[in-house]
Parts: sequence; structure tokens; C-alpha cells
Amino acid sequence: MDNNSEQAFLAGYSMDDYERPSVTADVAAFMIRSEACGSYRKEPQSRLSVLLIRRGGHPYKDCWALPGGFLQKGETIEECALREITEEAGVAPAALMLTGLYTAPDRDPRGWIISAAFASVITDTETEPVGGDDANDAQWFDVSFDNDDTGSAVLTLMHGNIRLEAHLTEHRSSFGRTEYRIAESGGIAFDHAAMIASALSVLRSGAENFSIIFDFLPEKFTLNQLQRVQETIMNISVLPPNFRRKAADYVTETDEYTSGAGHRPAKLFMKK
Amino acid sequence: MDNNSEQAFLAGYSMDDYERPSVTADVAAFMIRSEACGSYRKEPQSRLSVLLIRRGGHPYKDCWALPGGFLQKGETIEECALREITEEAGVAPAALMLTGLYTAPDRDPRGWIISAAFASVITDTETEPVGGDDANDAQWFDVSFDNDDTGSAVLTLMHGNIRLEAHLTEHRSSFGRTEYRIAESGGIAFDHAAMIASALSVLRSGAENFSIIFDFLPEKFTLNQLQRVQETIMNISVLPPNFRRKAADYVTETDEYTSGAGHRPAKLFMKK
DNA sequence: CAAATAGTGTCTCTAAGACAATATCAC
DNA sequence: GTGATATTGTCTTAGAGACACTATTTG
Repeated sequence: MDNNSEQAFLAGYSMDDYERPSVTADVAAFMIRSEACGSYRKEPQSRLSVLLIRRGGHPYKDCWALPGGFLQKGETIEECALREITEEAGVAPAALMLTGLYTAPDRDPRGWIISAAFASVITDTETEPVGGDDANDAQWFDVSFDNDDTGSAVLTLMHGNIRLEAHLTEHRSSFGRTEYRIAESGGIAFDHAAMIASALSVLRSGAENFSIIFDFLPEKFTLNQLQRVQETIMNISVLPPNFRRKAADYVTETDEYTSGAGHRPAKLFMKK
Repeated sequence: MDNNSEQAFLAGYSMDDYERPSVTADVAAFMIRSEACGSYRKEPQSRLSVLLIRRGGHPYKDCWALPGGFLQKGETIEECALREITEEAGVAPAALMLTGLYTAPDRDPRGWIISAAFASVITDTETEPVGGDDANDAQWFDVSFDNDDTGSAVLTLMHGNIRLEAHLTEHRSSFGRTEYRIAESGGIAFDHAAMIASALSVLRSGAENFSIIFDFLPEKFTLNQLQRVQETIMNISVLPPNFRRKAADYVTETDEYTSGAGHRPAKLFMKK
């Protein structure tokens, strides 16, 4: 063998001897939706939402799952994730990041299927999710994620009167990242509840340092909008003057202003 | 189909119709090695090292690569990574974290092989790397990683008079993480230079917030040792009183002291 | 004018960097 | 004693939270 040329080696090489897994990409796509409320001059409520699809076939028939699909030969896993989320949501996401690789041998009753989990951000447009190629039902679910410091967390997803409540245990790795294991899936298909929790964890740390929040907004935005995005994702509350001070390092001002709201116009900013 | 039970569906399900990739785990295992220098009372130099293996077969014959191997049915990707690094380094790593999934269709001339990249930490013991099951040559390489802020980075790996220098371009993702693409592999096999750079990036952020540095040290350690680990990984320099102040939140003191060095004994601490 | 957001300035507290000074051991 | 690390304390500066206050618009 050592005397063979590389070409000769490759010509005789075969990987057919080993069993191989199917590989999928599952995408937790987030969007921030605003919901008008009460007084004409009050700002709308903002909610973080994640896109779920109702499974039309087995396994987990009629359960809600993340959009995703099989990796095809000739594409990268990111291309696969983009393709799947685009097909399901009808829009190209503004950001995409690998959050985990789920490989438990029994995670899918269909057989040996491993899945790369992604977090992604959909810029708020008027896009309504479309039923994908499988004619499945795709809907945005309001996200609520409470992780007390006791090592357990509760993920609640709501759409209309559908309420999915998953219970997870937190496991802090030596590298500072937190992984989640499902204690109670709450009707969410496969291990997708853990994927959503991990994606939220990544989303929050990305929102903290101003690296992800711009992707939720159009090109030009007010500082108040920006603040609402950060607050909504991180589930915190900041005083406007203090937020303004921090945000100043990450934005450039334009010479445009909003108008039509029941209060002083706000200057529009862009990402620096 | 909708009327079938789930059991009937699964009994008739077959995934043989789709082509599937081979999946590997590649592990960037780091260790900090101390190198006595000069005066008897001076602290030894510390260097960050990564374990590489000289490939005995094609492709990339005689090039240096990360230890790794194929995912087997019935194991998780983490178990696979642990198994491979244990076989190669002869010791179980103290930490393991997924840093990326490399899926470019042409990344491996043998065919469709995707790889999960891990960062891992080997506690400094007297362990010498063993030639693995392939009778390959395994060696620790000193790591030097300079990323100027211009978007390019240089990764230099040295062992004896072997010097591998890879050039990479940095790509900051919307989620705040940095990905690396290889401009010049410097003789490092496959896309492993990018894997090492990504692992270093993760290692540095883990060292910054005291989440990973303890894994490089034995159970009890002095604050000076801890400081050296952080400084070595992050390539920075901190004044000892200031480091002591920050570290205080993360350690518990014992009632033991070092002795035998040419200076005042130091109290031993443990991870809190 | 009232209600709401937009925007500025300032006080305080904390964390981090710089650095002076003392303590203690092996040789 | 000398040379090294160990350890404590303090000064200064940067940043974040709290908050008082002014500005501007629509109904």
C-alpha cells in the first residue's frame, strides 16, 4: 500500500464496507412579531417566535417539529438548512448558525438518522409561513423560555390555543456552553425541544453583544426598535438612556426620522 | 398512509433509497506543556500544544492531521470523538465540545465524508501520545495563533524542527462566532487547519470566562498556575494582583501549600 | 394640554488596569 | 542576603444602572 500512488489508492478505495447514517439539518428559525395593543400611541408588544411544522406522517404524526430535511449529495449542511427553511418559510433567513449535532442512536424511530441543528433569524416582513412541499401546516409559535438557576428549564411554545410545554435539564459544559436534555418533550417531535432550547441559548448570547439583533430588523431602525429586540430575546428590561449609550458603539445615524406616531419623531439608525 | 398505524409505517420504512455520507469525528486535543528554563527558581515556560498524527496512508500521506475516525452505528458522535482521542493520546480528555461540522462535498478525495470537529482538553500528565492503531506517528505541536484584526490569521504549529504554517481568513458570523477558511493549508491535511483555528477560537473564549482553564490543571493548583493557563491560551499578560482578584470568584482555597520552589510557598486552590 | 416616546446629562457603584509595598522561601 | 514568586492594598479609570430632566409629536 505504501508504494501505491495516491491516484491508485483512491481508484481502489471503497467506503461501501461501512454502514452510514442519514444526515438531516433541522432549523430553529426565529422572528420577532409585533402585536398592536390598546392606545394608538403606545408601542406594540413584541414577541419572539419560532417556526414549527405539524408533521403529516409518521413518526410523530400530528406533532409539531422544526423544519428540516435530508442532506443531499453535493450540498453543504448549511446549504441544506437554507434550502429547507426557505422551502418552509418562504423567505431566506438573515443568519444561520450550527448549534449542535444530535446523534443518539435511538433519536429517530425510522433508523440511524443524525441531525445538525441550526439557529436562524428571519427578518420581520409580512411573510406568512407556507405549507411546505409536504403540504404540512407551518405556524409561528410564541416562545417563552425560563431557565431558573437550578439546572432545569421550561420551554413554552404557544400558537392560538395550542400550547406546548417542554421541560429540560441544563448541563453546563466545561467550555461554558449549556446543553439541554429533554425531561418532558411536551409533544414536540423528536429531540427538537432540546434543539430549540440550545438555539435560544445561542440567540441570547448573540443578542447580548449586539451581534445578532440587527438581523431581526430592516436596514434602518430606531434605537427603541433595537432595544425591544434585545429585550424580547433576552427577556430583560433596560432603561432607554442606558441602552442608548451601549448601542451607540454599534450603530451609525442617518438623517432620516420616523413620523406618524403619537410622539416625538425618532432618528433612524443603521448597523455600523 | 394516513390510516396506517405508526408501527406499520415503520415496518415498511426504508432509507435505502437515499445516498448517505460517511461521518467522522476529528478532535483538536489541547494540552499545556511546561518547559523548564534557566534559573532553578524561575517558573517554567508554558506552551499550548495540539495533538497531530502523521498520516501513514493516502490521502494526504505523510501530512499531519487531527486524530479522528468514523462514526460507528450505536454510538453518539461524542462517544466516537472520545474513543478516537483516547486511542490516539492514551488518555481520556477532560472536556469535549463540538466546534463545527465540515461538509464541503470535495473536502475529502475519498468521497462523501463529512466531519464533526471537536475541541478537547487533556489534563497535563506525563502522558506521551502513543502511535495509534494505525501505527501512525502522534506528536504534540506547539501552537501559535495570530489573528490580526484585518480578517486574516496565521496558525503556526511546531514540533522539533517541523513547522506547519497555515493561513486563514476570518469570517465573523451574525451570531458573533468566527469561522475560518483556509487560504493556505501549510501542509496540514484536509480542512484540519480550519478546525484547529475554530477550536482555538472557542478555547480562547472559554478561557476568558474561567470555564475551561481548570481542565488543564490537576485538582489542586496555585493561582499562578491558573494564571499561566489563561495567559498561555489567550496570548495575553495580566498583572498577578489583578488576576487574583478576578479568579477569586471561581476558586476555593484549601489549607495546603506548595513547597520546594525557590520562593514563598503558594496556597493551593480548587475549582469552586 | 395629555400621553407617549426621544433624547441629554449626571450621580453612583463596580470592575478592571496599574502599581506600590510587604511576605516568605531556597540557595 | 539575593532573587524569585506570593499576597495585600490602593489609586485611577471605564462602564453600567438609576434617575432627573427636557424635547417633540398626535389626538
